[in-house]
Amino acid sequence: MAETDLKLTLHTVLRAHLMNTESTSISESTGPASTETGSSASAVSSSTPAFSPLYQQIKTLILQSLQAGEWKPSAAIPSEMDLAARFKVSQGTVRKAIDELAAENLLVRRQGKGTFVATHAEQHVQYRFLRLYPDSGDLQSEGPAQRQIIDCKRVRASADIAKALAIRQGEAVLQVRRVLSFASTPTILEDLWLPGAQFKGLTAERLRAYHGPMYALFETEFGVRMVRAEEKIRAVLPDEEQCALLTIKSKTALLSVERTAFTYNDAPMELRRGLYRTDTHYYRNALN
Amino acid sequence: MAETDLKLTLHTVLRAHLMNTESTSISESTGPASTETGSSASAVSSSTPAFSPLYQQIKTLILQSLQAGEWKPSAAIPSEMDLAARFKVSQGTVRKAIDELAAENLLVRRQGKGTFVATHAEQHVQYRFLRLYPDSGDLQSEGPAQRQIIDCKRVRASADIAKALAIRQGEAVLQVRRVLSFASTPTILEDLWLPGAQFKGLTAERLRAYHGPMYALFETEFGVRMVRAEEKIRAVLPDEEQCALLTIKSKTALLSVERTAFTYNDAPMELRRGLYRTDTHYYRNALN
DNA sequence: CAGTGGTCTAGACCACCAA
DNA sequence: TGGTGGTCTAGACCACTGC
Repeated sequence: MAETDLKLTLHTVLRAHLMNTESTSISESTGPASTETGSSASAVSSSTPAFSPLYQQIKTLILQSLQAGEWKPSAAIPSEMDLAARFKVSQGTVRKAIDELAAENLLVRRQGKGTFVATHAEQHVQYRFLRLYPDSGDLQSEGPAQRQIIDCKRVRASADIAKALAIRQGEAVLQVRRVLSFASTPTILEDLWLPGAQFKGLTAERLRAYHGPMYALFETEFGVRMVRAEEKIRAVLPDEEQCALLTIKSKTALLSVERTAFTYNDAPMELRRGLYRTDTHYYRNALN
Repeated sequence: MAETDLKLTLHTVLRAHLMNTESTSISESTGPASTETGSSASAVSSSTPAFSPLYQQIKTLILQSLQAGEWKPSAAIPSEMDLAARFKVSQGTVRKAIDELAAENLLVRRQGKGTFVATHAEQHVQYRFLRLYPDSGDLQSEGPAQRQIIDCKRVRASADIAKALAIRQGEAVLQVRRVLSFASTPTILEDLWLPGAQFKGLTAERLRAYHGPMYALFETEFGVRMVRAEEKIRAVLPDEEQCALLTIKSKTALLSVERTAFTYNDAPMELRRGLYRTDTHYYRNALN
């Protein structure tokens, strides 16, 4: 009898992901979900093109809750046991889903305390996406970076900016220019573009007033969380204006770093073009 | 009775990793390892400084077998069940150990076939450590890279080379210079240094004769497997000799990529200094 | 002390592959 | 058909945190 129950449960669960249904099939359903309808289980059992494991579906559901803002950055999400009960799966399955989200830096596990929504603020590694390190000494020996906002204006998206941000050409974007200095030496000159729709009301004053990483400001003030980024790196020679802003002579080669940052669902939300001095610093990359 | 057995087994196992003993404690031991000695289990149970989970110990054991060459590159390692029996742990514990090794690209899992030792050869991604991509089109549209060995000689390690390779200054190293061309355009100029002890008998002729990634040659001919690498990237202006080898004019800024590649145990085994053209290609990096 | 994540086990069943 | 890795479950116990 107990064995029959077990098999029935397994069958029900497996059917849920064999059919690859949307969230309704496993989320928030009340009761142990018995046979329901005499659907074509036999037809499904042979050759299912898109097979999605249960834990992947759980991962998607958690992702949706994150995106919907159900749990705010730096807040704790429900415990594994709670989520298991909510999704009607075992703790181990929730665990595997959270494992992957933690590996992608979307969640942070803290033993004995809980699982928390990752954030760009209060992260002991201040600049999560910055790969520039000083030639000598630690990162901290230079002290905190000095930020200087040069400009922040509303412009129309050019063709390449629009393409990178997945918007239409001519749509409003915010363009920011700033200089980052380490140990009082101007080291990074950055131009960045943000889609106007999501960043209404962003001004140079607000940028100057905020003390902390810009991505943290995006989270707290605009509810936009950058999840991952891609960079294209080149070596270039600066023009005169760029030289002046970085107080260098024109013969110095600079690193050109073009970064596209993405929120959930791989939606691009920022294009950033940086020029890095690499005579006193270097760009570090780990290959695995 | 059965319950008592279970607890005894758990206790024995847990003691093994609480005491953090070397491999003898869990590997290859015959029989279910009963109480043995009345060791200070109670003293251990409170405040253990270095606690290492069982699966981490299994991981270390597998790593040692890999390093010792028990399983050759591209060969299959024993199945999870076999390893579980060998190490006297459950399949799930072996599984977690292999999961981490696969995440580090040391092993490759293939469902239905087995788990295999990763290799730089026959990997569908040819250049595992190369992050340079053409501006337009795919990576394959340019066809295979043309390799031109300029030089291969035996020299004494300078101070910086010795430091990077963790050897003494003045020890013998092999110095190789080569040019990589894509679509018949010289794109990468590389100088690389290898510790002489591990690469006896490497000559320009052998390098020219081998068709495939250099790291694959290191594996098959010298038994040296590069496991990970670190790169320091800068923008530089080339000197005249470098310009000539890359057939560019001297005003072109180039990407300087200094790579240190490591074998097992984080032992550095190669220092490579590359100059990349970035007017037709770009260096891609993913930030997570 | 209770609650959280972390480890370990045992067993069942599935998807994939090769012979 | 048998063997491999992949998924899922249930339950036990451990380590860590904070009240």
